[in-house]
Amino acid sequence: MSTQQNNTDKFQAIISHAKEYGFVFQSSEIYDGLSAVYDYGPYGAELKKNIKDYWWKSMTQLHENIVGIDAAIFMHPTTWKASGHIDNFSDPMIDNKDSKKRYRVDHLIEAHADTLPADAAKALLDAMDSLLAAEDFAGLKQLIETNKIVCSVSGTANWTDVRQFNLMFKTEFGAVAAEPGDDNHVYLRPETAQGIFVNFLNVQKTARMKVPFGIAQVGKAFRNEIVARQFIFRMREFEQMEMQFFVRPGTEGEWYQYWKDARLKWHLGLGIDAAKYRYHDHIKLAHYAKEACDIEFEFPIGFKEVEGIHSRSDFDLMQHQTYSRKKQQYFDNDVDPTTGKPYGNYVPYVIETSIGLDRMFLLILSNAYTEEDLSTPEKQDSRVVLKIPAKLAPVKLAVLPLLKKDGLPEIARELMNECKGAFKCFYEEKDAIGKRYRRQDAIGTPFCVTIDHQTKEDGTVTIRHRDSMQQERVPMNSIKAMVLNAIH
RNA sequence: GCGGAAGUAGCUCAUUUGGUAGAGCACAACCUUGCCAAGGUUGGGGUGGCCGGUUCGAGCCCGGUCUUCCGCUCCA
Repeated sequence: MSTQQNNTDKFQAIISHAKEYGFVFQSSEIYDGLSAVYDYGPYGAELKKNIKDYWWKSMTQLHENIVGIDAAIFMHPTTWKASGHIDNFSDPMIDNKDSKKRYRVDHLIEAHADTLPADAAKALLDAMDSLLAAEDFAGLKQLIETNKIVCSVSGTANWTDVRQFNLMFKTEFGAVAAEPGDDNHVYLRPETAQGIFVNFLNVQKTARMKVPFGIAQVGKAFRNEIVARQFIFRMREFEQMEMQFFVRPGTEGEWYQYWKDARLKWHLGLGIDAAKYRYHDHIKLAHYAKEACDIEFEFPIGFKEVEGIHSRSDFDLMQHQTYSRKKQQYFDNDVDPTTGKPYGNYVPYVIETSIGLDRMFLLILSNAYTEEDLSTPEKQDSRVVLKIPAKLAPVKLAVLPLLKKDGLPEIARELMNECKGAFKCFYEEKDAIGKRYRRQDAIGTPFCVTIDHQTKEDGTVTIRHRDSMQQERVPMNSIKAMVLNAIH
């Protein structure tokens, strides 16, 4: 219990730190905020962008057979019919007022039907289906009441009204208000994947891709979560980094395994402790999935999903082929050794890797946040330092003249001008040097350079390392190369 | 959505039973300062989450509302 309390405290401390140092603010804070929506501040925006670039580069630059796209957030409404989002994620819900338990209406009625004789059950389910199709919520509530369906916890039939739960945000398309009855609404996409699937042939043909190949995308997605909480872990507006990898049917098993391994390696490549990661294989699979697992990370609030790897079969492309009536086939010229002929036409299978950018941001922040006790017998001392991997740090180098006189600021400015085109730098000349170091620790700057009088004599400076707090004396003209080497 | 707790300066908090708000840190300017927070002087900053009620008078009492946190519920 006490460790759980400590972890909760640590999570609170991270949230406070994120706000105080310009990483994450609550959205619309001056209007009391908007629930489960957050804004990224100056350092947060840098960190987020660095994570995004690191992922993008690992996908589209280090893999010759992966290309990127940037699809619109608005998509044709039929997209979501094909993907299953409209049918699977707009469920009427009802609450029992006594037990406070919430049910999906269809689940509640189906469970009751299981207890009935076959013909009575069929009559009930038929009635339910027609009411669901008509979106007749009052009728559904009446159906529950006339059948005396009770809550399994409280045993009562004290129900709230039936309410619609919509996963997707709906908005109007076109500047002119709709005529009554017009069906001109569009959705804000609840996942970025469909933008990749509907462009499958565009990309394959124009970039001349051969199976197996992947399409990567980073972008915003929107979901009405039932409860949205835990800081930026679960937000209504969030950003995904997704890659859909198209493979020949029959090879999906080995590619699933390949990406499962490859994605964990990507995480570990940031130097994060492997013990904080684990796989979670799904037993119960989504409607489109053949195999699925999560990569989970041990946040202060426990192990939570950061990334999913899913074997999606040919579900999505087949659905789009059906709904659009346009073939989503690929002609494979490779020779099948068992027949001696090309593999020919097929709809590819898909392996998806999908990581939450905001969750990755929280992962980096959680892993980096460190409170250190630096007390000596003479003096109590402590510091808060963000041990962010150097390549992701918002600011790479702080340039600090020891004194703001004697020409030291001028020399520091020379170093700034040399470096600021290559990576993000920060210049500061006020306050004591120790205080400046600690401020840089708090935002995770890996290197601080101090210019002193000796610099004027021999051109050397001290470079101070964030994690060890060690300093070394090096030529000023070697700084840029040192930092570039560390963040490469 | 339900239950519990909380909301006073940028941050952490005080203001004994209702009498028109205070500290430390932070911030800004100047001085001082030779390498790991807390040197000096001066200064800016709050219609006490918001709305309403009781009262001669409300940060404090009452009601509502918003937001956050914890638990439950839900979840690709």
